[in-house]
Amino acid sequence: MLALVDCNNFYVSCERVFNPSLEHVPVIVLSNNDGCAVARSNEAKELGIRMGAPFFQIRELCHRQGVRVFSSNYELYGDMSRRVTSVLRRFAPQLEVYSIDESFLDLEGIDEPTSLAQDLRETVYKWTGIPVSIGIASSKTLAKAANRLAKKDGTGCRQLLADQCDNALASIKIEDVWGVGRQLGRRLRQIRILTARDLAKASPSKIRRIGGVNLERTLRELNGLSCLGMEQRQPRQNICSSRSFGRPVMELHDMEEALSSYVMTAVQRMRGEGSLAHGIQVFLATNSFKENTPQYHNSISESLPEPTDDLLAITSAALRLLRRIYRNGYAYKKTGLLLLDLMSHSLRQTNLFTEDKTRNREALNHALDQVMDTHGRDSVFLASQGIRRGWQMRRDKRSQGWTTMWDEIPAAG
DNA sequence: TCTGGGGTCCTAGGACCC
DNA sequence: TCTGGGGTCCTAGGACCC
Repeated sequence: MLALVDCNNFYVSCERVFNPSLEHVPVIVLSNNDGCAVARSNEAKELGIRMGAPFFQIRELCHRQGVRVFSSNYELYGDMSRRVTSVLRRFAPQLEVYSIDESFLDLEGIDEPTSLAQDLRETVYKWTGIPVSIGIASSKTLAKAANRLAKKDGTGCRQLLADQCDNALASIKIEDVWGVGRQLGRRLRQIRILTARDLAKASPSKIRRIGGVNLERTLRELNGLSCLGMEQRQPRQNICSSRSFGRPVMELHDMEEALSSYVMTAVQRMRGEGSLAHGIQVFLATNSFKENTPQYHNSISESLPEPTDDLLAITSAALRLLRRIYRNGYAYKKTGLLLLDLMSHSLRQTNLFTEDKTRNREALNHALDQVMDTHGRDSVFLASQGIRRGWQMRRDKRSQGWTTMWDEIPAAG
C-alpha cells in the first residue's frame, strides 16, 4: 500500500497560516508577473475561477466578490513545504517528495493505513497549519485517484481497496486521470473511453498504440498493478531559469541584463546542488498571445569547453549566444537559459592546462556564494545584470516573508 | 495594458557506421 | 532494371506533471 499526501490549495493555505482574516473568504494566488491564478481557495473555486485563469480576465469578478488576491511568495511556500515534509517523514520514513505540495508514502507493513493517515492529517495541521488530503491504494495512479475522491467527498482521507475500484473509477473523468492530459483525453474520448474505468478495461495493446508505454502503464496502474515505484529524488539533469518581462522589451541591452540575472539564478541553484553543466541553451520569444504583432522565437545551444559551475564563464557564454539569436525590431516578452547535462561536481575531471585558472575562479565563486548566503541574494551582482532593470516582473501583491526574512517576521504583542 | 515557470520522459527521424 | 539490414547516437518536438 502507498499513500499520496496532497496539501489542500497549498499556496492559499500557506497565506492563511499567517493571516487568519483569509479564512472562509475567497483567496487566490497568482503566478509570476501576476499573470494567472495558480491556487484558489474552495470559496474562489465556487465563484468559477478556473485554474490558470489569466488575472486580467477575472480582475472584475475578484473586485466585485471581494476575492483576496496575492502574488506568489515562493520563499514562504518553499519553507512551509519543508515543514510539512519533515512531519510526514516521522510517520513514513520511506517517502518520495513528488512536488512542492505532494508526497508519496510507502505504507508497506502498516496494519491500519487509514488510522495512520487520520493521525497524520491531524498532526500536520496542528504542527504546520496546513490541511492535507490523503489517498491510499496499491499503485500511485490509484492513490492519486483516491486522493481526488477524498477531496471531493470532504473526508480528507480515502483508501481504495481492490473491490471498490470499479465503482470509484467510473466516477472519474478520463482527463482527470493522472497521466492523461488534454491531448490524450481528447483522443481517448474519440474512441469512447470516457472514464478512468473505461481506460482500466481497455485493451493494453490498443492503449499502447495511442499513448505509448506511459499510457499502458497508467492502464495497468488503474488495475492495481504498481508500475511506478517509489523513487529517490534524482539530481536534476537540467536547470532552467527564465521569466516573462513586466513590459515588452525592445532593446538588446535590456535583454542582456535580464538574461545575466537569470544566469545568476540558475548558477546559484546549480552550485547549491553541487553540479556542473556540460552545456547551455539560451532562448528568447515575443508574446505569442499578441496575434497582430511580428513574432519571433529562437533558441541556441552550445557545449561548454569543459563542465563548469563558474558564473563568469557561463554568463559570457550565455550573452554571446543571446547576441547570435537576437534580432532587432521585435517586442520581446521573455528570455531565459537552460544549464544542460548536469553532472556531480565530485566526478569532475581536472584539466592539466587550465587547473590554475580554475582554482582562482573557484575562489571567487565561493566568495560570491558566501556573501549571498549571509547578506541575501541581491546583495551582490554582476554589472551585466544592470541597475535600473525596467524589464523586471511585476509582483505587486506579495505577502510577507513570514518565516524567511528577519525584517518581515511577525511580531506579537 | 494584462496570458507562469520549472521539470521529466518518450518517440520519430536523421546521420552515421559496418 | 536492380541499391540491405541492423545498429547507435543525437535532436527536436510532443506529451505529461505540479
